Amino acid sequence: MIPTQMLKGTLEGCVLAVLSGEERYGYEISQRLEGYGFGRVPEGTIYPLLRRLEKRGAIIASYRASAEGPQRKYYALTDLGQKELAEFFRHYRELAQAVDRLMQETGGQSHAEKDTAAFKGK
Amino acid sequence: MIPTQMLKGTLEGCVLAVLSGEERYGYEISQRLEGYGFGRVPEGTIYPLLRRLEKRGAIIASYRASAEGPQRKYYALTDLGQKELAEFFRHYRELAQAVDRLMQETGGQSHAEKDTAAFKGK
DNA sequence: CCCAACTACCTTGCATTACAATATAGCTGC
DNA sequence: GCAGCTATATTGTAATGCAAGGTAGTTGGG
Repeated sequence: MIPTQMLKGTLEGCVLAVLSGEERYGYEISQRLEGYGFGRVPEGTIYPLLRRLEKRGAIIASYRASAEGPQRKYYALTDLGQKELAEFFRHYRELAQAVDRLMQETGGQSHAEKDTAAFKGK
Repeated sequence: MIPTQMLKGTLEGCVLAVLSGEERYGYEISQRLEGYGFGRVPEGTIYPLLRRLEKRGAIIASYRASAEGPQRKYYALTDLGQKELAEFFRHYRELAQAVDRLMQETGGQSHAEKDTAAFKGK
């Protein structure tokens, strides 16, 4: 189970990624994230997050009826959302590279197998 | 520059990793992290973090004089710290894999080139 | 001699964000 | 009717990175 603190900041970008290309609703997003391997993402996490994104204009919502339950609120990426998603990818890669380098030197073995030696001891 | 929220949870494990194998002091750790590609890690971040780790027994400190400035407080991993470091590596890999899968499907292109298709559309 | 700049440590308070807990509501099948 | 699933929402709490500010030692320039 991934610790909650490690999801901070990452989860928001991942939600944008899930919305990339297709409109989806909150409950569905939560299920999907679980499918990708982030653990369970509870309602108390996903709905405030979506409201946040909507409020700042990264996504827009539209209600539609459902055959199996209450109304659904579908979200779609805006242009701003697209930009933020690209930003997220850049930042994530930056972080992942830093951790990879660190793991390489400390023997942690990341999942990447490049040899990016950084830092020569003092 | 990596957003501060994205470092949450990760930074702590990375400090443990930096201490793996060799004793180091706060200021040095901060510099080293910058060298690995995490941006600048300010004192207001690093010192409280080290105190936290020390308080719960993941690291132990010992003072030593320095030739170029005030006394230095060197930290070393304890057995608990070793275990926590291993835990961190596991969790980080779990998260990285989830993000990789997500990026694969949404066209974000992670730095890993495996084909781990997850989730078939509804 | 003083002051800037660097090393090196520390603390207080703030902002962000994941999540537990809880509530509401519609649908399905027993 | 009631359990269980779908689906949305809110309130409050905990964790943690960081800005801002403080202390102290050393070194070199003017």
